[in-house]
Amino acid sequence: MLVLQVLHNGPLHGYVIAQRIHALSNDVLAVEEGSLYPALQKMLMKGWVKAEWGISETNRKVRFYTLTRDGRKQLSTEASEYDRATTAIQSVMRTA
Amino acid sequence: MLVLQVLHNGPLHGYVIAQRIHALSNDVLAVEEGSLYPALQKMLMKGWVKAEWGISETNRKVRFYTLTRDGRKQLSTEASEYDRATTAIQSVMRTA
DNA sequence: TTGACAGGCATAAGGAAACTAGGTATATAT
DNA sequence: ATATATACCTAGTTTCCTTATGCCTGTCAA
Repeated sequence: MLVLQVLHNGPLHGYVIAQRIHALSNDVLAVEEGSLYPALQKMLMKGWVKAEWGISETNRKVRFYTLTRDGRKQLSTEASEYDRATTAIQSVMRTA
Repeated sequence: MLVLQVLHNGPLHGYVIAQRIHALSNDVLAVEEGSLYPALQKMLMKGWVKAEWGISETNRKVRFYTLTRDGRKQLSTEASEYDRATTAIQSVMRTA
């Protein structure tokens, strides 16, 4: 969900995706490379993102990932499920 | 965290723990028995709960679990970590 | 000019934890 | 008598993350 979310504003390559999530979470969340790249492969296969090789700001060969229409849909689904789950957990934590 | 939380008000047996979480979450969360009982075993070994055999309201032999001091500490730790994580995720979802 | 370092992609091996699916047993109500 | 709900437990599988590793390249300082 977080990866899809940070791609919402436009294409990014893997390295920057991880940096972005780390920064936006105030350094609380860290997406390891061993999690990120397999996850991106999976999203590619599912058709949630598409990938293109290009050159980064730092002049290196990088793979840019772009959200597809299906990816946007998936993001919205996952965000709803996440809200539903955290709301439910909140209920238990407050009430019990 | 949820199991520890529902034990906060007093001892319960496994079956009721699952029912309680289900009900308090408005039927959103379901703790399967295949998750619950192994989890309770682990918490026993860690010393977060203690267990005693007894008779339920429904007149059956059941195992009542009670939060220990360590369990209360663990609950508070896990609740803090959970808050920290969800706050961080919230930041990414709002900002990105 | 060469070596260190950061940036960048990727996979393999291991572990943690959930789910599915099964097994056992008993009180109660029909 | 039997169906149903209650109640505990474990084995096997899957899923996902983490750790560890490998490889490559651009930049900058010694």
